[in-house]
Amino acid sequence: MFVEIDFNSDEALYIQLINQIIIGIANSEINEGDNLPSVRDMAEDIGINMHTVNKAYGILKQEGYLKLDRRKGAVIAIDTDKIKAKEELYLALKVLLAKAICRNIHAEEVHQIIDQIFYEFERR
Amino acid sequence: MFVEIDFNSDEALYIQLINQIIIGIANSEINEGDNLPSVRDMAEDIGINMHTVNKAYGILKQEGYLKLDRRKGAVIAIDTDKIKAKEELYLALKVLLAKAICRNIHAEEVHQIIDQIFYEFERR
DNA sequence: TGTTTGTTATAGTATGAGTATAACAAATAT
DNA sequence: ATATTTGTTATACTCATACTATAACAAACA
Repeated sequence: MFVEIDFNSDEALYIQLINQIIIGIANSEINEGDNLPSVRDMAEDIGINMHTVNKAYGILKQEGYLKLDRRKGAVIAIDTDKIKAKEELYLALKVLLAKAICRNIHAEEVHQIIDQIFYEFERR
Repeated sequence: MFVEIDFNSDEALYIQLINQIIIGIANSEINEGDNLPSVRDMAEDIGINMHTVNKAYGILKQEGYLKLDRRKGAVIAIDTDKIKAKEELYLALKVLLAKAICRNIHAEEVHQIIDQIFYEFERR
């Protein structure tokens, strides 16, 4: 499994897990229809509690990244509500770019970083 | 004062305050050398506790947006460490763009949102 | 039948957020 | 000089959340 938890991070364990799974999907390390390890296996693998994994899976389900099946386990199933996703992206970017502007980072520099990240995600 | 706190938000009060001040700087509503209200006045204005404001000011100081003076109060003083700022921006964008990629949002669409936000910040 | 699955319930500890009072030293205005 | 305002620190309390731990349940499967 590609997930690694940083226990020294100030970010909550379930948030780390959520983010790494989302990054894994964007990386195509896991794809639509693939299933993740069961909550118990994942918990065992990465060394955290079953309920913490269950919480992460539950949120990923609610936000439209997973479908949970009693027997098949957690299956990647992306809900493509592009409009809602773009609204969320806009709000998150607003704070992020405000910080960038304070540090005198220009739009061209941000575009460059964006392209770099897209390149990294697609090169896999 | 341009700060408004949403008590129904799940975001911490001091985080909301920090973000709004940073957005205010990016908006040029407050500029280098201007001083913010004292921790007591700000707390009174927006209806939260003095210590919560003090915490926000302390973090803004630590992250290089403010200098705190015993008498002048909180003065905007931007630390322009562009390299560190760009590294932080990269890490934050990585998770954000991973979510966007999952929702089939393309690089061009992100560029468009970036330009829109820059436009909104500079139009003030 | 026995095992694995998600799911729920309960309970405990630990940490952080937020508030409340209070006090201090330094700077300022009167 | 005196009183006020400033950031700063200390203490203490409530509350919510994160995380862990055991346990049990029904559904699905081999």
